[in-house]
Amino acid sequence: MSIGQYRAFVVAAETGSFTAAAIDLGITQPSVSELVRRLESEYQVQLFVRGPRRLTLTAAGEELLPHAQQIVAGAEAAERTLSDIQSLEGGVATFGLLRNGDYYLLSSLIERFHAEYPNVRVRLVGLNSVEVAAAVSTGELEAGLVVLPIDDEDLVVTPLFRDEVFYASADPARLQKPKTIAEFCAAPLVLYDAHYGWRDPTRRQLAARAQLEGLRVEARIEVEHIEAALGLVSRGAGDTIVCRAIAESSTMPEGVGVVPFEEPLYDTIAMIRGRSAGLSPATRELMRFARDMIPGPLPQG
Amino acid sequence: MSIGQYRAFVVAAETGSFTAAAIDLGITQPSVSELVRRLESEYQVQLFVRGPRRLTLTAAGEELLPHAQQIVAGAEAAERTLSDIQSLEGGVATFGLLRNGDYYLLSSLIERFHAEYPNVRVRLVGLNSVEVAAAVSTGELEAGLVVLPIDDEDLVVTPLFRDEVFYASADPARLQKPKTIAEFCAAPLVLYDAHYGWRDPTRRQLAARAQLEGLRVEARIEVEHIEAALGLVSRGAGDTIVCRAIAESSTMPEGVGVVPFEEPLYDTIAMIRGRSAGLSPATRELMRFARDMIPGPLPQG
DNA sequence: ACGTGGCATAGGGTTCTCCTGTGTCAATCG
DNA sequence: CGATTGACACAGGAGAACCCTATGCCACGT
Repeated sequence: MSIGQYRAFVVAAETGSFTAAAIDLGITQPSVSELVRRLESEYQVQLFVRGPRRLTLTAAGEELLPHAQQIVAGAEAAERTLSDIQSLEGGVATFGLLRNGDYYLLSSLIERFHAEYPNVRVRLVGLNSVEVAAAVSTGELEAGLVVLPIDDEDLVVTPLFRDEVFYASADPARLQKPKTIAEFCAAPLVLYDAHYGWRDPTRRQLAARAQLEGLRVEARIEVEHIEAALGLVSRGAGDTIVCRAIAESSTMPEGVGVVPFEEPLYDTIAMIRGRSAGLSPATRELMRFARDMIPGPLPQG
Repeated sequence: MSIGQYRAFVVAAETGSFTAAAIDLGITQPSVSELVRRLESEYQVQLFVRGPRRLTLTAAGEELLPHAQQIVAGAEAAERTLSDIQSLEGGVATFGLLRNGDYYLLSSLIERFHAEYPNVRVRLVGLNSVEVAAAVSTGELEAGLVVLPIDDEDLVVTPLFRDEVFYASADPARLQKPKTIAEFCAAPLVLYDAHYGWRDPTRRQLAARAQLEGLRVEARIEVEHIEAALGLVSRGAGDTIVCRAIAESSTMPEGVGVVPFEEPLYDTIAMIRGRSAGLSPATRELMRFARDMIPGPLPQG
């Protein structure tokens, strides 16, 4: 019941000769002979009739052939998949991506990578930074891009650049001058990433600042998606925070303006990977691309 | 690259634990551990993350899983097929059948066999006796029913019963009294089984008789199917030969009558099987059914 | 602090795989 | 008609794979 046995059987059936099959498989004729014989004796079934001049499948062999072919095809596909992962000639590079990754340069990164290695598919798993970090930490993902800070000890963290975070409102009166943390805590807030709550890195920075002054940040409304939050803000339901990349994108509704914090607040985007696990070539290469695309060392955004 | 490795991988991925997989597979945990490790080292790819408390698939493992499942499914199907052939609990009994087998008791034979062994499918390959004999001789088929005589030395031949062969015509004037071979040779004949020609057993008997008297049998028209021949006969294109089973069946056109030969001619139906090859239980059982259904030893009808 | 669950490692026995070399048999060719 | 060729079986031996038992390690829960 080994794959070699089924492969020998299939090739022998297709070529009509043990000798030809042996050449095809790169082994010797006695080996093919024995593989098939073992398959036959294992189940007490004759699969071939050994004519003196040619080989014929029995009815039992005819029944077995399609299943054997399925096994062999599966084995070839599996083998190809495993080799491709090592070869940059196929397969998939899987990469975790912070949820707002779309707003940065990532689409062009993928474009360039795909131009360089057209046979490698790219799978970007877009989650919150918290979840990306957890997935990389457990090994489900090899690497990813996240917003700092993150807690995990077992990750290699490479900061890439930072993006300033602004206070956003539809009321111009509240955008007159840079926001203090006290003003922020008093504001009617519409926050997003409800599922992750205060584990979200940007929120954690704000919570830490508030704590230093004995304050607490509390959201009036929490929604899941930033687009929903901005919609509410534009209709005057409250204020929120956005990073520059989003503020300058087309997602930003008309009539919503931004103002910086008094003490400037930054999202730091970093690449993370597991500390111990080896990286596949495709992932390694994708990480190199990501590093190379960053304009400089931690520019201000 | 063995099936055991893929099976261990699949079960471990599904159960989330090497230990559980080992119990599932009926082997020990170190064995599972080694099988997976070998699979990983074979291709230098990590498939699982061994968490202290839990096993997690890597991205590479996720890619491999469907292919591995295909291999395992194919192996299970193959194994079941091979066991079924030995067990009378499934699988297929393949049987060669003379072309006119339908006109005998065969349909009821199949019915009874199927009632006894509902899980065994029956595949009747209906060919001319010549071809059935050749297929059984080479081993492509395990057994079959044919009309004698056949040449092959390597066959075990068990005569079952015989069926008289008549001369058939649409012209009552030619059916007055039993036909002599000389009259037969002179008649305008419409014969069937064109493809096999004079290798057909019934034809061979007639040719042998003619040869004894220095005559030759020649067909005016040859067609492939007996139904076509009878159609021509009913329209007066010539005469032909039919066995009793056909003469009494609904296939026989109105207006076509039969008369025996002066020296009675019989088709002897026999069961044949290969001399050396072992028979599968299903085929052996089907042969027993066939023997049991014969009323007596070589009855005349 | 101790027991438990789960994976890794070590060492050994049995079987499988693959090789080389040789025998047999039938079909083909000079 | 004898020699050659082609294809499969058989024998014996080296190496690897598979599976086992026994044991160690580590994190978790009581």
